[in-house]
Amino acid sequence: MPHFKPIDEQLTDLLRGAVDVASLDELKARLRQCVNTGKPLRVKLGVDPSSPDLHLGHTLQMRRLRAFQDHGHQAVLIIGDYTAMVGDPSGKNKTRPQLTHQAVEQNAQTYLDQAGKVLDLSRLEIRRNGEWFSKMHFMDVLKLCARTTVARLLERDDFLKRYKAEQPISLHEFLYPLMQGWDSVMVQADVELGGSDQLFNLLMGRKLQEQEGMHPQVCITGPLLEGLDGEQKMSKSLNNAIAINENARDMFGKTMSIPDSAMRKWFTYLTRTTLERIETLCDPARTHPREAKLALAHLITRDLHGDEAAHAARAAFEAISRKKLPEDIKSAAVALEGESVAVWALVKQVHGGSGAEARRLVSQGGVHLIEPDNLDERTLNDEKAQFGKSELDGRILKVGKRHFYRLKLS
RNA sequence: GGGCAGAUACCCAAGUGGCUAAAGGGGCCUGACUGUAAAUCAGGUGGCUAUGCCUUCGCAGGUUCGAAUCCUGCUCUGCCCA
Repeated sequence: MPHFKPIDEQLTDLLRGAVDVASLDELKARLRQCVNTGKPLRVKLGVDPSSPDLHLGHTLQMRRLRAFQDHGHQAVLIIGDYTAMVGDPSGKNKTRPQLTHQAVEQNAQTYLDQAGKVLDLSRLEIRRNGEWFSKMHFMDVLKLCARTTVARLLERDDFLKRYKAEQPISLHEFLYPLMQGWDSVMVQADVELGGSDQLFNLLMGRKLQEQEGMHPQVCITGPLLEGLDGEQKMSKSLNNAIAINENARDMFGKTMSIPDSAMRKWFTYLTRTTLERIETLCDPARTHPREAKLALAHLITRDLHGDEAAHAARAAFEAISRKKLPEDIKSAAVALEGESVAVWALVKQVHGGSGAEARRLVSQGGVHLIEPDNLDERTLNDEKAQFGKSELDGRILKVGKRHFYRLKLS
């Protein structure tokens, strides 16, 4: 029989950073029951595999799910393959391409790889909601639709906003909360986790479960993580995200770029540092902000890439900010057009992008050639200047502040 | 089914016959500065075999010496009426 820790001890971990619990009393009652009966809670978290990458924002709820796992509860991860395959046209005027089954499966697989960095896969129940949705008949769908009203769906803030702004709302988006709620019925969730923007969907699960004569799930919403700008929520489309798959160096560097004001939240949501310690770290009188942020970047990178990679990332970061060379510079093969190559063509070849982009970089003084032995650096600002093998081979091309290439002439 | 409004570059948004590769803002890139890839300031931001050429203003045609701008048809979106 599993052994559960005292309720208060569990709650500290389970509710860290939580925004809202519906309701706390119910959660306590359920946990009490666990302690008494030895039966773990079924805790559900759903993700839609609509793009191949998860980012740190997604890990907030996953971390909470992990906390439940660590306290002996049963985590249930729902892969929303069916929803993703239907295609979510929530963008304003662009219809998202409908994902093929194959694409969804591929995404789902990458999600599991990524989720494994936060969750304990060996104790995770993984379900795809196509399991039940693919078997529903139209009549079942109608019955499901009859469970709620348009007025009620329109209560939702984001729907109402879009409606008032004369933005399109597709019918299936209306169905979305019902689908998510139905997942809860199908997996018999005791608890569902989600971002605070998901509250409505989570509550729908409660309602449907009640209608099915089940004990309604407890809903725990977590905060939305701000992105690198420290203001808007982290999102790939806002370009302020750190992907879970991001390499260690970029992960570290990007974390260093968040505004100081965002540090406290990042510490709270993305690390296990105790709250007292966070106070010390985030008080500029007691800790230099740079040191605190280095610690934060290290913890985040370590969680996802391991200790060694995190140290290397830090070294690389400090090298760049001290204008030294990073440790691991990728080699780039260069093909000459005859005896020599023009600077702009070299940049295009090595760094990528269009020719015009390469010319721009050069003319703006963003391209440098570095002598690896003595770190002599010279700026190449004549895009047409020609360079031959002897001048390039083995040297390092620096493009912008943080792209380095070791040139290899053949 | 009918009426009205709209579709402009990564996003928002100006432009209603030539001076428009297309204002402005955001984003992004580069530079200076800095504890940081933050903040601030400055510049840049369709492509190319490059003093010129090609492509882009929902799609397809048409008028014109010349169209994002005018005309026709179509597609999509919002609102209203039935």
